[in-house]
Amino acid sequence: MNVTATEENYLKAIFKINERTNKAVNTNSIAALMNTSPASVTDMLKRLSEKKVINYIKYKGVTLSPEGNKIATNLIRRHRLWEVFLVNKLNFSWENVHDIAEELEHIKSDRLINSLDNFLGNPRFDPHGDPIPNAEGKFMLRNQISLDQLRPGQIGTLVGVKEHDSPFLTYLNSLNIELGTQLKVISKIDFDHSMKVKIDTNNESQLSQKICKNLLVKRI
Amino acid sequence: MNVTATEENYLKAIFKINERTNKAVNTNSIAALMNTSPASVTDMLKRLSEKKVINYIKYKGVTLSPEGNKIATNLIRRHRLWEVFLVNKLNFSWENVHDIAEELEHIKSDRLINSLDNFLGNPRFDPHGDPIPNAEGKFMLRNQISLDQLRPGQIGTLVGVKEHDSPFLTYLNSLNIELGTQLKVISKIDFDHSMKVKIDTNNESQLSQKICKNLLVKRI
DNA sequence: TATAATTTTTAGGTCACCCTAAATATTAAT
DNA sequence: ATTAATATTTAGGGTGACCTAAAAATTATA
Ligand SMILES: [Mn+2]
Ligand SMILES: [Mn+2]
Ligand SMILES: [Mn+2]
Ligand SMILES: [Mn+2]
Repeated sequence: MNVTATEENYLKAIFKINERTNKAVNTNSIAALMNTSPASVTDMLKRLSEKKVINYIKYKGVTLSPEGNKIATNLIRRHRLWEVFLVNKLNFSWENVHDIAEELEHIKSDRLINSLDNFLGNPRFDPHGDPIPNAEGKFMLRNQISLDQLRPGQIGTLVGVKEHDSPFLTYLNSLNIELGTQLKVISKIDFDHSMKVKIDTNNESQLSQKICKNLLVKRI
Repeated sequence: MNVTATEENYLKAIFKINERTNKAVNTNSIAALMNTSPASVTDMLKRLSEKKVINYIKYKGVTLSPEGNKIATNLIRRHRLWEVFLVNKLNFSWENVHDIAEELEHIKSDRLINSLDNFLGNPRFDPHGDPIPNAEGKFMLRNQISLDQLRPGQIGTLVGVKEHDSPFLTYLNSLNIELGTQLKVISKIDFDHSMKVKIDTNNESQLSQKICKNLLVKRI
């Protein structure tokens, strides 16, 4: 089934919303995520349904068909591999790769993406710690929790971030927090649920609950 | 000036035809090169003229404005750099890179292309021997002649090919001819202007005039 | 359960990019 | 200089992807 770049983006959006909510995806959430109008979404859902890449029942939300799922996971694979390329080979930093990958992901060539994967050493995670699905669309799972779930005294290694927007990542840069950084919870403030955290063996910083919820760590 | 990917392709086509003919480019030649109808070309020329990237006089053909020239040379720069990437880093061979580069070239990020250029070691020629313009759009010139201009006994090093289509390049592969290969003219047949040519220090092959006109060499 | 609020779809329209057929302008040939 | 051939543009139309406003369906609330 031949889909356009725009259609791929819609499928990816549906995949991501479903990943988060685990239920049929509604029109408005797609519109919100894609910065488009609900009417445009309905328009597109009809086309995607026609192409049999989604299961669509009027007013009842939408899920991906097996073919749609394959297209979406493949797109995510390409997106994340290009992000690795940009960071590891072209020395971009993690807050500057998403928008470019958003374009690169649509280049359609299996050969290209498999060569790229190989060239990069078959990475399993992207620069934000997100798993890169293999050619069959399987994601690698990892036991991870958000930093705010740690109790004082506990230590975690940063393995991922939930939010990917530039300002948040730039803020982490300023705190010297990156993937692999060790974070030790010193204390928690009950009032606003912020935490005092020791970053690697260096400085201590006060992190808001919002920040802590967006930092994914592996307990050690 | 913001141009779409399609508009960029038209500008590149105009640039290439003008490069070959050195005069105002006519509608039909653009249509032929782009596999589209003359009516569609006229349609696009109006848009491009509106955007001031071409100088267009009805019925009189078209030339690039300075801004149009900049867009076209920049596109060619991106195209050729991606081809180098595919060949030098991802181990593609020269007959399989053009179509993919045709998509990659439209990714718009100066930072991306400058990092790529740097990553590749600032190559001055692409895998087909075509010069890669610098960031200012300047092409490197090289004194080269087509193989058919050599006389028996003379030797040339292959520095480029005129045609870029897959079958031609695949044929060259089968003859063990690639960039850098030494070609020594053994004899010329007056009847069909074909040539017997020694390829490096190995075998001799009979090459048709059409092939010889497409091989660009530097005399040594 | 009836009404209000929210969500979703339909209606009708725009814009870029393409098409074919017909009309018009330019260039070549007699 | 006409006429014929060729090149180019105009006319009219289609599709994908968007939009706003209005209508209809669903869900929440009183
Ligand atoms: Mn991303
Ligand atoms: Mn995308
Ligand atoms: Mn090429
Ligand atoms: Mn192109």
